[in-house]
Amino acid sequence: MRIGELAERAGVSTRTLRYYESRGLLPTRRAGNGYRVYGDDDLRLVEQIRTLQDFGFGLEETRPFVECLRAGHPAGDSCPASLDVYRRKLAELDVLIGELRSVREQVGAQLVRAEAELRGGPEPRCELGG
Amino acid sequence: MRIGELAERAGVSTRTLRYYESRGLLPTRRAGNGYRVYGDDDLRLVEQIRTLQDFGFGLEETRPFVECLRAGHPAGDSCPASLDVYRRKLAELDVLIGELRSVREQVGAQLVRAEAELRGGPEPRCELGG
DNA sequence: CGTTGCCTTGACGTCGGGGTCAAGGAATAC
DNA sequence: GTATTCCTTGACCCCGACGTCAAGGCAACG
Repeated sequence: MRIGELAERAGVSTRTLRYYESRGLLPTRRAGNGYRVYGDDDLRLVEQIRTLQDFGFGLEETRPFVECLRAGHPAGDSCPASLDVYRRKLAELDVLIGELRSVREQVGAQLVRAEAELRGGPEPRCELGG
Repeated sequence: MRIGELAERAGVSTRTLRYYESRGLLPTRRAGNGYRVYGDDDLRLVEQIRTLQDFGFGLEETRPFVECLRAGHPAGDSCPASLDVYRRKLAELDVLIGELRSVREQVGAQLVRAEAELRGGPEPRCELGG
């Protein structure tokens, strides 16, 4: 199959495939006329990359998975290096989620406070004995 | 005060201050020699911007806060437009945190599965009747 | 007078993941 | 022959928030 068909089957643009190739993620054979030629294993490579990208992995982080597949393993995460990436990503996600929750709380508190000040005037006052 | 002092007091670079000015966030008077001259109110502006930036707000999102301060209000969030930004940000954060938690779960599940396959072989087997 | 240090504007670089031409070659249909 | 479609490489464009020069002006010190 040529680049256009692979692109359509994988749901990406041809530009994206050439970009992956330029990053050393997608190996490419050439036909006699210079056209890129791909097989079904290349489709699996691209699908693996897209799956990880959808999870928010950077392209470089997909490299161990790609190399694992290219080494003949049944899945991209059949190799220890891929599992390490999973673990690092989990740790990153935990940190990030924690930070975002903290920010959410702080922004929420600011909103409540600012709303109260807009409605009730700047000075905090006690309802008791009003 | 000149740009160097404001930068140091606000904990940002002079480049950053000029950038804020170029975005119309930081108004600037000039001394006779062309130097930028700032007052303490400008320091408060920059601090407001930095606080929001630390929360992950984009520069454009800080504009209502900045304009609120410049209009003479006691705080950047003393104006309804600022509260709207708070509310939009909260909604964005909720969506983002939800997505990240979903990704975290999926990646975690992949890790568990892949670890099991690495240790126990590819075929899922039953311990009973071993 | 020179040096140092802060200031000015302008312009290009960075990072990631590609999008979007442009100019031309190749295969196929008619 | 020519129209169409796919393919090739190369090159510039995008976002955001600045970093990093480059070339030169201004102030103060000695």
